[in-house]
Amino acid sequence: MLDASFERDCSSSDAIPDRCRSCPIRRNGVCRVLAPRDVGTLSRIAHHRVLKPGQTVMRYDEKPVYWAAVSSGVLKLTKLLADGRQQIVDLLFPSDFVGRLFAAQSPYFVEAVTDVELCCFRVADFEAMLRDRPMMKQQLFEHTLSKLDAAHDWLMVLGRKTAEERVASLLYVMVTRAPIATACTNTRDRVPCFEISMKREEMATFLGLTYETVIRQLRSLNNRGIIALIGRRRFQVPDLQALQFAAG
Amino acid sequence: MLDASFERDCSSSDAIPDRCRSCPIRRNGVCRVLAPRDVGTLSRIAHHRVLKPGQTVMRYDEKPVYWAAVSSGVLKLTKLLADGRQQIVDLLFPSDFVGRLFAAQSPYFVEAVTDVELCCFRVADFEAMLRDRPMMKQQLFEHTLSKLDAAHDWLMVLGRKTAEERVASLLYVMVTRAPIATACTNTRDRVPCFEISMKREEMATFLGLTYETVIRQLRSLNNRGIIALIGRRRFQVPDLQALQFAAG
DNA sequence: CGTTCGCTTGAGCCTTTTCAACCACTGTGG
DNA sequence: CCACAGTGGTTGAAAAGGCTCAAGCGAACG
Repeated sequence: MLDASFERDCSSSDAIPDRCRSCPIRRNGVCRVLAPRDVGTLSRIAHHRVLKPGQTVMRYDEKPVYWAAVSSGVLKLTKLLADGRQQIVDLLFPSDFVGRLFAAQSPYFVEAVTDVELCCFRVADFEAMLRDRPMMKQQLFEHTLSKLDAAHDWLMVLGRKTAEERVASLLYVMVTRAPIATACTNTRDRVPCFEISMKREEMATFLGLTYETVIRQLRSLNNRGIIALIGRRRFQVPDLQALQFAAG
Repeated sequence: MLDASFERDCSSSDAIPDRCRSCPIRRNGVCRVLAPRDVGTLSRIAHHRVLKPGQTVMRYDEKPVYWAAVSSGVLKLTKLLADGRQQIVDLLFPSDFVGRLFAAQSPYFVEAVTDVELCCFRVADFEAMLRDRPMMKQQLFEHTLSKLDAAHDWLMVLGRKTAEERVASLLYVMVTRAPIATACTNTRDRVPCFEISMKREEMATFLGLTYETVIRQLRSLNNRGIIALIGRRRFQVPDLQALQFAAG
């Protein structure tokens, strides 16, 4: 879990460590507002961690010991009802955070959807660090407010949109907001091609639908020409406006 | 909008102003973490404002000029789709906040559901005040994190629960979390009686249902003995456990 | 080479929505 | 004082959207 070579990178306290300089979220993470020497300090208490799809990062009701920034990949936050029904309440993309700060226990399960890289800190260390760096705290605060806005948007999706609109909404998020939806090099007619990082069942769990319905609506969007499915895990979007319109 | 007598109360900078001392959210609002002299400072830039049910506080896309703490009453945050469908994404109760800090525009409509009292500040003044008071910012940050948790909980309600469970969930929130659901003095068999502060249509807009469905599910809960409806805007809960169970 | 997992499709059912009518209460103006 | 309109609430019948269940397919993997 703790990466020794990472520690070595950070011997000088004033330079930005190599590992951080080449980090995928160097320009977007909370750490972007830090002075170089603070980046060094932060990196010295960081642990690098890699996850496989399906791997659990945090269990429900578990006391969060680690807090982490997502460097690459996608994670899901899942809630469970007593009878087994479940709902994905959020997806975490690079520069999002894992772990509920200032709380006694995690209000959801956190699991990797794809291969994931995390930049982890002990909660105690991180909270201590936050205390003296108002810029960083401000950054985190604003990020949390954006997350709240996104949750509110998703309430509209689950409360009012039809099955087809929900599926279109998710695809739209993948195409626009999410860096996982990596544009493939391989294009057909020069239209970019996007990766569906989750399985049908996970899409359904996020959309408040069954996976059969997700499949049918994907087909419908495909037949209507809004998207072009390529195999099972890829799609093209000939007209982004049309997709946005289909999303309601 | 600006209340002159409020200003007068705060002449001494070290004592807590009378108005603040008798404020309904003195013990719960963000201001509770402030030193007495800071409460004075804050109250000097505060405006007291009263709203009638249905009155709009903030429009969609409007630049938030005021930020406010809810002293009493209930407000709703509503989102709108192009074709007119709407969804209430949050309810604000006393000690909650109106207004999206650090954003160029409001991501929703804010309207009063009941009679409301607000403690308002110009956003610029308030953000300036926050800058020098880390305790207060921390307080706000934690409050925002709780709001995010609550939004995630509600995603589960809208994504996975049946109509009856949704209605039960709302009633449960009213009974437990919300101070608006004021226990009436007038009891029958010593069982406390709660006020439904919203109309059927607003309940539906919050629950992702139609108002006819809300009516039918209220009746069903009543017939099953989970709640006892009294008139149109009141209900009793003989067994809170049973209500919680009915909420899924 | 068989098994498993993820995905797909179809048929029938059920919950919730839609549409339409109606009731109860309140406030207004003649 | 009554007629009337407006608002919020209620009920029933029919329609529809999404769910459940069941079967089958194909790729990956031991």
